[in-house]
Parts: sequence; C-alpha cells; structure tokens
Amino acid sequence: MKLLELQQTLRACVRATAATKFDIALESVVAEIPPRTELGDLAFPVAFELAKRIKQATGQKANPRALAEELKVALEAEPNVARVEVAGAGYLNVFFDRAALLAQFAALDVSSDANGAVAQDAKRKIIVEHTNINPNKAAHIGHVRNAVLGDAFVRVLRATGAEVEVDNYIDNTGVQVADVVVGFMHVEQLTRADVRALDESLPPEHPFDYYCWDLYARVGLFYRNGDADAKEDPARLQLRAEVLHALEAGDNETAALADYVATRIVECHLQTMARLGIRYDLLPRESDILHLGFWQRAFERLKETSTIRFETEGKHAGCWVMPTDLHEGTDEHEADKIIVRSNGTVTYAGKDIAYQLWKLGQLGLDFYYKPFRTYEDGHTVWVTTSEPLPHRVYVPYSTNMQDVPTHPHFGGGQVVYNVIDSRQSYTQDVVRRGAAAVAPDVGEAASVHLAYEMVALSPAACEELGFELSAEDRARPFIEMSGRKGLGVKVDDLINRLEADALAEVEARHADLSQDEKLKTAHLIAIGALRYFLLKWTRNSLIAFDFKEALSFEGETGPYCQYAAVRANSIFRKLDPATLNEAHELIGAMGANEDTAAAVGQVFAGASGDELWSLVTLAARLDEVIAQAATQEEPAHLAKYAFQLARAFNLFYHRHRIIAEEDAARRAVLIQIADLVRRQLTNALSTLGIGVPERM
RNA sequence: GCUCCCGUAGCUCAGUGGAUAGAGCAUCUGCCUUCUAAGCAGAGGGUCGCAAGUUCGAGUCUUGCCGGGGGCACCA
Repeated sequence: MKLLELQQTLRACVRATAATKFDIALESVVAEIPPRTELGDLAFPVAFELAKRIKQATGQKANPRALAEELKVALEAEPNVARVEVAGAGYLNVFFDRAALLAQFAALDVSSDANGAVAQDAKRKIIVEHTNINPNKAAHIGHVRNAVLGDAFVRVLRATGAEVEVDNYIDNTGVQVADVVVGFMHVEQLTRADVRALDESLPPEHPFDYYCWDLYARVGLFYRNGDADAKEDPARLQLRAEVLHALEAGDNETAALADYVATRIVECHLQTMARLGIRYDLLPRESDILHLGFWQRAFERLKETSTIRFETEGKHAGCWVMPTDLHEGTDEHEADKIIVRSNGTVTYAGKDIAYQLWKLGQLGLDFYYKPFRTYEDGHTVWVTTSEPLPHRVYVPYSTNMQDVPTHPHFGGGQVVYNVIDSRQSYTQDVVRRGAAAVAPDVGEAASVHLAYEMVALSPAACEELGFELSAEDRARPFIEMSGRKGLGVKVDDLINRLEADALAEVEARHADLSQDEKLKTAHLIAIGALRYFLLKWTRNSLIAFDFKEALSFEGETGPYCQYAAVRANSIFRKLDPATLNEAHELIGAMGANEDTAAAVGQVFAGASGDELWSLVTLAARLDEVIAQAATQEEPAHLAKYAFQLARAFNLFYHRHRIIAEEDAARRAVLIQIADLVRRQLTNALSTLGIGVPERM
C-alpha cells in the first residue's frame, strides 16, 4: 500500500459514508496534511461543509462535531488506520498504523515503478518542446533555464508513466543565423571553405559557438558602423535582408554557409546539453517547414475554417489577419493579429500555427527524417529533412555506411507543451487559438504554453563579466542579458567553473580517490548545483543571476541534497550485511510475531516516535509530489520536496547512530527509515536530472 | 490606452480556502575522538502592498486602489 493509495481509499470512505449516512454527494473531499505529526497523518476538514450541505438539503441544523464522530467510526474501520480523533470544531485527524505501514513501504520497489498509481497519462502521447535556441552562438544561462525546466518536466511526466517525445526546434533560417552569416561574409570576408577551416583550427577552450558569440556581438556593432549607441545603418541592414532572402530560397552558397553554421552550432548546443544530462528525440528545422509547404497547407485550412480573413481596407489592407479578443484595439495597436503580410509573406505566428498543427497531428503533412547524433547508450536524436533519404547513408558519429534505421513516429501529440519564456505569451495565445480553430476536435487545451520568467543578471554579475555599468544600472535589481551585446553567462563557462570548484572540494576531502573518480564526482556535483539552482524557483519568478549564489554548494542547493543521499548510502556501505538482513527480517516478521510488532510500535511511540514517523511519511510522499508537479506543471515543487527530505534526513542522521544502535527493534526501524529515505531521495533527484555520487 | 504577471522576514524566495505563515542567504551563539561539519542546534527578524467584500474560516478567492515588471510590430 502506498501513501497515495491509502489517501484515496480514505477519501472514498468519507465520500461513501457521507452518501449512506447523510445522503450527501460530495464532489471532492479535501484532505490535508496536519502541520505537526502529533496532530495526525491526514486531516479531513469535511464536517463543516457537510453541516452546511445537510442544512441546505433538509433545513435541519447539524453539529459538525457530531457528524465528525460518525465519520470517525467509518474511518477507523479502514485498514492501516490506527485511530481517528475529532479535534476542534470538527476536524477529523487520522493516525496511521506506523509499524504496519513501515513494513509496507519497505517492501515497495521505488525504482522500478515509482508511480504506477498515478499513471493516468499512460495512454496519451505527450510532446514537450524545449531548448529552441537560435543556432548562431553559444548557449547562455537563460537558454539553459528553458532546457533544464523542460527536461525536468519531461522526467516528471515520464515518472507518472506518460509517453513523452522531446522536440528541440531549430530556427535555422531566421534573423539571428542570418546575422552571423553576414558577419562571416561581410565583416570577415570569409567563404564557406574558410569558415570550415577556421572552425577546425579553433582550440577546444574556445570552440565554434564561442567564436560566433563574439562575432554576433561584432555584427551588432557593424550594423551601427562601430558605434554601439548609434542607429543601425540601412545600407548594412540590407545585407541581412539579402542573406535572409537567400536562406528562404535555399539551394545557394549563402544558404549552404548558413546550414554549416547552424548545424555546427546545434552540435555544440547538444554537446552542452549532454553535459547537463539533457537529450532530445527530434530536431525539427524551420527550413524543412518552409520547403515542405507546411505553411501553404495550414494557410488553406485557416482560410477554409474562416480563422483568418483578408482585409480590403484600413491599416491592414492587403493582409490576412486573425481576429482576437486577447486585448482591445487602440489607435496604436490593432486587436487583430497579422498572419500574412501585404507582401504575401507569412509572419512568425503563422509559421508557428502550421508547426503546432503538425505537432498535434492535425496538419496532414509530415517531415522526412535522418539520424543526427547517437549517444553512447544507443539513443538517437533525429533531425528533419526536406527529402527522402537514400537507403544507405553515412550516419554521423559512426564509421561506416549504414542502412538507414527506421525512425520512430514523430509528432501527433495529444498534448503539446511548449516551453517558452513568458514574454511570448501573446504569440502563444494566438498560436493556440489558431490551431484550435483549425482543429476544433483537439481544442485549445491540447496546446500548453509552459511559460517561465527570464534569467537576468544581477548588477554584480555584470561587473564580474567585465561590463561597465552606469550608476543607474547598478541600482537596478537586474539587467537583461543581450546576445547582441555579448552580455551573458555562457553555460559551458559556468559548468567549467562549477566543476573546478567541486573538484577542489573533492580533492580536499577524498585525496585517495582516483583522478577519474574525482572528475566524475565533481561533474555530478556541478550539474546538481546548476540544475537545482535553476529548478528551485517557481516558473513565474524572475532569476537575477548571481555568481555567488549559483556557485554555492551549501544551504538550499543541489549538493546539499546529494550530500544527504551520499551520507545515507555510506551507512549501508559500512553496515554489516548480517545486520542489514536481520533488520529486514525483523520488519518483515511483524505480521506473524506480536512481540516484534509491539517492539516496533514502541519505537514509534512518544515524541521521539513522532519525529521518526514524520520522516517516514515525508519520504513516502514522493509519488504524490511528482503527481502534483505534473498536474500543476511545476517542477519546482519536486525540487523543494527533495530539499525538504534531505533536510529532514540530515536531522535524523545527526540525532541517531544507526549502526551502533544496540536495541534490535530500534536498529531495524532506523535502518528501514534510512533505506526508505535514500531510495526516495535518489529517485526524487533523478527525476530532477540530478545524480548522486558515491562519495563527496 | 488595453492586457498578463508580481508585491510575504534585512535580501532572495516557498506557501491545495483550514490549525501557531516557512526556507535559504546575511547577522549573532554553540556543536567535529562518532555512519562524512558540503552538516546540526539555537537567537533575533512579519501591518503577508492598502482597502472593502465572499466564507464557519482568506497570505490564498472577488473588486477597487497603490507600486514594480512583461506584452500588445506588416520583428522572430
């Protein structure tokens, strides 16, 4: 019996009793976890509502306490319930059978099937799209908030049993790629062959994405004739327009250069993300959406369904617009959203509606696919193409020509989550409504904008990066990053720093470890620190990035949580196998041996017993927290829980000597609790994408 | 102008309509001969922006106001 199942059973019991005894049909039964263990394990503040409903139905006044007493009798008859108290004006406080539940929790195998009870999503295919970084420069900390949030959410969904496809959209024909192409062609006067040679000559500590980071900032200056405060020069902007035009047309040398740049940058991004444990299933590319006519098909369907209309007069004459009521129109801003410009070209929102329809399986067109990269464990990331492949191709990262493996079925999600920062809420609303208007069966609920606030820099972080600030800027709470200015914290730089700091700590504590083990440990700690740092904030909280905070391994951090798990594991590394076995047997034998059951019950008695039991129930709550993180679309809940559990364990670890405990029943209980906590904590961290090292 | 989000301890943030509002950081005081001190304990610190309303019950829901941020391009 899992905690979540027990809760559901008890809720059902309350509902059934309300129906049979009082003839009241409760839609939902609110259950609450009391603030302190002494007040019970589960509380139902249901008697107040029942009293009100009875009065409404019969006109008779009912006493909440009396109603609670009736419910108490029913609840006490349920298995695993030790007793029920009626408290205050009518609270029902349920106390579980501690010894019996500990034995049941001990028997559960958390790793194989953490959340079978909440696998309601098992039959639906869910698509989560995240990362979506413009392939023109190195990834910065803001990009990685998107990726880590998306990846953690994917892990949460998978933990509930859902089938999830992870897409990372590649905007390889947009302005940002065009800008870097302008940089190579017109600032540096390089050909495609030159760029390739340059790329191959770059040192590992300053790779291609770093080079483009700097080049992109230089192009920003180039457009302004070298003066950062000047206006952009129209003649130079014309170069960008020409490049964009060439990219859209395809099949020319400029497009080939852009493809080289974008593909190499995507390789860099995937490498960076792989360091963080983030992987994808598919990389859909904008160029393929263009070449395969996704927009034309979507355009037809938007017209057929009258989702968009052609304007013959007014400000938008000659445009196709989508009427919206998302905000009221004013002189400055029309309420309607332009989908097709008067020159016949489609806007970003229009293209995105087409792509969203594909993701929902509602477009009636598909991409072609080829393998992009295969990880060590054999997982392949695919990329879209515009043409079918020959039967045998060169597969990247392998040495031979191979038969093209058959690709999985991509797209066609019942629900599509787009992880995009909250500044794009308006466009996402337009996309959701447009897609739903074309495919009413699917509806708006199928398109979810998983919005989050951006990562900005604290003024101190800006100065640490070598950017001069005005007095005014220094007083601001945060400063927005800018790729165009080259202002930002590159993810690889940050990971390198975290790994170096972690390595220094590991060196100091475990000089005996091999170099390989030290590096591996430092890596796990660094990634744990970074991922936790990005996940501990709720989505709508803006992160003002601060080096001191991000580089910390103490307090509410990933390493703190990892450390608790490492401590728990070290108990079992040192524990004599016979003692461990004895503990398992003692807990397992409780059902058959009354003396043992009484002894275990005694361990859980009193204030000390309450303290131990509160750790057990906290640990047992993992699947409930994961289900909550999934339905509320908030991985931060799980991060907070992991920290809370680690904190509770550290206190337990400090107060009790487990191996040295002489009383057999007490020792068995302590061992069982430590074992339960380490399994649940490891599982919680793994669902956040955080690994636990052997030692730290 | 319209619209969305935010306002909780000195700072940064958690907080399903439910019991005495919590963490981390910072400050101060203790605790390493122990299964790892990346730890633990303790102290100080609150008009939950303001006002009204709904409710048995409001930090949480509604409305108004004040303050801050984002969005509302024939950009992406």
